Amino acid sequence: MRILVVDDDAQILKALRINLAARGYDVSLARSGPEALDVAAKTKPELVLLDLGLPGFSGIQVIEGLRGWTEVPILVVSGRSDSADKVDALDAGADDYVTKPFAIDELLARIRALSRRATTEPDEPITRFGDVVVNLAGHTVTKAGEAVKLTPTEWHILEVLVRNPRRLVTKHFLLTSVWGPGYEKEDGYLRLYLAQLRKKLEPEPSRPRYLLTEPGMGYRFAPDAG
Amino acid sequence: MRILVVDDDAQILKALRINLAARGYDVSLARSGPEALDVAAKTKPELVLLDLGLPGFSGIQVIEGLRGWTEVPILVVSGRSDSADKVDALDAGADDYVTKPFAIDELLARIRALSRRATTEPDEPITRFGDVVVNLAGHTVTKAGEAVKLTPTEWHILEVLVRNPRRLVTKHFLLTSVWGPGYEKEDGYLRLYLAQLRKKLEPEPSRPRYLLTEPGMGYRFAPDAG
DNA sequence: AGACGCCGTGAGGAATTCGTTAGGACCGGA
DNA sequence: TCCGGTCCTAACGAATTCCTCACGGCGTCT
Repeated sequence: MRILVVDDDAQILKALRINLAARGYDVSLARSGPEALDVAAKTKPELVLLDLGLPGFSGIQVIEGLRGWTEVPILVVSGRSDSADKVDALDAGADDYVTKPFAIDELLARIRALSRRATTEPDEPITRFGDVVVNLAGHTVTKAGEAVKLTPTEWHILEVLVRNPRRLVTKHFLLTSVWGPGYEKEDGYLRLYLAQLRKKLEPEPSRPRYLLTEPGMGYRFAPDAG
Repeated sequence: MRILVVDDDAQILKALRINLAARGYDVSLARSGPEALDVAAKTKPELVLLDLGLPGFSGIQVIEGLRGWTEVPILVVSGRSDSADKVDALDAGADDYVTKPFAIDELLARIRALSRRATTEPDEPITRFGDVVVNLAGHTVTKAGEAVKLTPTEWHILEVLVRNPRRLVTKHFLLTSVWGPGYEKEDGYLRLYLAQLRKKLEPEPSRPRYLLTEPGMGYRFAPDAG
C-alpha cells in the first residue's frame, strides 16, 4: 500500500516515514505543493497524507490539483484547528482532517479507516505538464484543478501534440491532421490557435515552456520542461 | 439523502435534526443502540451519525451490528477524546470520529466528505446527481423521490451519457448509438432531446449543471457538479 | 541598411452551432 | 374514429467559434 506524505518539516516527515514504514506501508515523500502533485502523478499513491501548512503553496491548491485527476483518499494534517479551515479543506475534496498535535495511534486508525474504502479503480491515462492535466480519453483539460474550456480546433491541435510528446510535429502534419488535405499553406491558422492554447495552458503564454515553436519546421510538446 | 442520527440526549438530537433538515437531509432518529439497529434496517440510511455515549449499549456494538450487513458510512460523535476510544471505534468500522464539543460547520463538512464516497449497492448500479437518481438496471429515474417518465429515446440518450460519466461523448457517438449508422448529420435531434432531458432532470433547465454541452464536440455528463 | 520570411498578437466580421418553440406525421389503444 | 404520446421537421434569435486582415518584432540574407 503506497502512501504519499507531504510536509515541509523534515522532522515530522522522518517520524511519519519511519512509523508508516514500520506498519508495512510503502512511503513516498514530498516537501512542497508542486512536488506533491509531481510525485503523486508518478507514484500513484493509494492514500495521501497532506500537511496544510506548506510555504508558498496553499494546501487547498494541492487538494484541488489532486482532485483534478484522481480520487485518492486525502488525509489532511494541520496545525490549524479553526473550523473554517477544516470546512474548506473537506469541501475542496479532502476526506479527513486531523489537527496537530495528534496521537500516532489515532492517525494510523484513520488511515486504516480511509484505506478500507479505497477503490482500486483503473485510472485513465493522463498527461501532465506544469499544473495542467490532459485526459485524452475523457477529453478533459484541467489547470490547477479547474476545468479549461477548449474549442474543437484547439483540442484537436493539443491532442496531436500530446500524442507525440517530445517529438517535432511539422506544420504540414498538423495542418492536414486538423483541417485535412489542401490546407498545407495556411500556417497562419497554427500561429493563431497555438497562441490560444498557450494563453489557456501556459504559465507564461508569451514565453512558452511546454508548447514550443521550432522555427521553420513546426511545433513540439515538451512534457517535462518544469 | 437519508441520515440516521443516534443519540440519547434529546436536546442534541433536536438540534441535529433541525440543522440537518435545514440542509435538505432526510433525518431519522434513534435514542438507543437497539433502536438504532432497528431503524437502520428499516430506513436504510445513507449515513449514520452515532453518539458513542449510549446507556446500556456500547457504541462499538452498534458499529459492529451495522457492519454485519451494511457498509453505510458511520460518523461517530463522542464526548471521549481519548485516543484509544477513537482507535477502537475506527477499527470497528467507523469512518470518522468527532469529539464534543464540535462546530456544526465542521460536522456538516465531514458529512459531505463521507457522503461523497458513499458506495452504491453492487447489485443496483445507481447514479445520482442533484436530487435525481438513475437506476440503469431497473430503467427508472426519480427526481426528489418522485418517478420521472422518460420516452425511449430520452432514456437511451441518458443511458449513454450516464455510462460515460465525466467523459466527453461526441455527437457522432450519441447519434450512432441511439439512431444507428447513417444519422451522423442529424445533430438537431440531439439538441431537441437534450432540451427535453434537461427540462425533466435539471434544477435549472436553461442553465445545465449535469448535462453539459461541449460546443462543437458533443455532450458530457458531470455527476459531481453540485 | 534594407528586403524578406517567419512568428506572435489583436480586433472584428463571417460562418457555424446551439437552444428553443411550434406544429405535423405516425402509431397503438380505447 | 378519436386521442394521447412519441418522433421528426422546420425555423428563428443568440451564442460561440472560425477565419480574415492588419500590424509589429525578430533574425537572416542581399
